[in-house]
Amino acid sequence: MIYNEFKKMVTISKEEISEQILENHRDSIKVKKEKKVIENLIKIIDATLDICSKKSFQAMSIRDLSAASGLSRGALYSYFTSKEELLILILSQGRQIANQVLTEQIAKGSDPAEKLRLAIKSHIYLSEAMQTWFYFTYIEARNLPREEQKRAIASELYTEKLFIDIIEDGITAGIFREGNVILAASVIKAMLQDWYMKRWKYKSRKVSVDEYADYVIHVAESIL
Amino acid sequence: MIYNEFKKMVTISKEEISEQILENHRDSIKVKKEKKVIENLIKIIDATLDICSKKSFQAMSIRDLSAASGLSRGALYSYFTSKEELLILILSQGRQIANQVLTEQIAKGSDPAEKLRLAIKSHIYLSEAMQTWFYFTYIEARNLPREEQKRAIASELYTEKLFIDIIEDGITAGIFREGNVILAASVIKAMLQDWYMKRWKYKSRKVSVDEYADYVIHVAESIL
DNA sequence: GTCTATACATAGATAGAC
DNA sequence: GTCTATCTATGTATAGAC
Repeated sequence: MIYNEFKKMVTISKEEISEQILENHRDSIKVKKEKKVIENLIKIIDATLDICSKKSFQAMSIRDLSAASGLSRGALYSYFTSKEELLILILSQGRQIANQVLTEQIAKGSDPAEKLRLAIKSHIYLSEAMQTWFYFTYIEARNLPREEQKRAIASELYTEKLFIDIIEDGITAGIFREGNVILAASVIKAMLQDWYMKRWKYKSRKVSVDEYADYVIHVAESIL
Repeated sequence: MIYNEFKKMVTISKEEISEQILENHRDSIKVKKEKKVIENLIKIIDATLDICSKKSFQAMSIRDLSAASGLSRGALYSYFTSKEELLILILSQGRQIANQVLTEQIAKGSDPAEKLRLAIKSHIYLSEAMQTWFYFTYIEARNLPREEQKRAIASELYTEKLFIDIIEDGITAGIFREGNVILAASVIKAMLQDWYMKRWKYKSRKVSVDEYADYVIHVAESIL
């Protein structure tokens, strides 16, 4: 699996899922021409993620977003009813893409050892392709309304569960050593998160995506 | 080393360092009675960290802080000249305590293997004793003014350097295997951070500080 | 569909009384 | 030292013109 292939796949999913999102938010979006909506939604989401890689969502004003997206403040409110709804829109879209791609990839593996490698590699590739979104989600998680916060936590635990299941299967199959499965999955997840949260560090140290992924796989295999 | 001893030590450092901080910010603090200042500064800092475990520093209003600390808005401005200065005050105080305690602890180890264990254990204990502060620093790092952001990064890299040095010494001494030292230190750091960033998760899964610390040591020793 | 103008709310900071 | 009252800036959201 090569990173470029992976990135293409993510881009395709993005388009598909944009339409689903549009359906779910039909009430709030006042603009009727579908093409226009998707075009502008992408502008808006990209601009938001871009701004929020530098400051928090809270600190981003609608004025900021207007300037960065090229739409007027008034026009922006044709695409969402409140700033908070924009936040929810972004989160749910990203979550859907991420879960879909990740699950697809893992299914390609035939045994636990291969599934583990695939899960690690595709998670890191995914967070590379959608870095701003992953960063955004991690940082903004606690600023969400209750309901949305629960979804974020559920999503976090779901990803971790993918790893727990793989590890348990591996132990049953006699491929992995016995040990604390939950802690093993937790530390693997911690390593995965470090890639998108500390990208500035790895960039300055010239660590590539592949190098990092291989190292995490190496660590995981050492403890399992 | 027991966690309770450790916690006591941190509390003592807190008092000592409060005085240093007071010196550094003498100009901004209008209140003259030293005792009063320390008393209220602690109230203010604790209240801030408490509020900011639920929302961002930005989202915390001076009105919120006034309510939580028991001081009026006007009185608060006798202890700092701007909200941003309060932020800097908290960060620099915490950083000093953390660096001091950590360095002290590591120095107690006699060989690289022991130093590594001590470094891991004391970092996790430290982040347990000062959890709100560690969380706060991680989350707020990017919302800082340039100068302060540089200090945060320097501090992050300093901690990592502690690990890099220990690992390198260990390799030279033939205790640890050859390998990518920077990546090894990075993933250890990632695991340490997970403890204070995902405390809700470990709490709900009933993972204790000691159990987690032992596991991280286990992982580190597996790869080294 | 998008813009400009503006209403309305909230937050940071200060002045001056106590 | 601390409080109350208040100024000013900034930000969200809407109305109505184009």
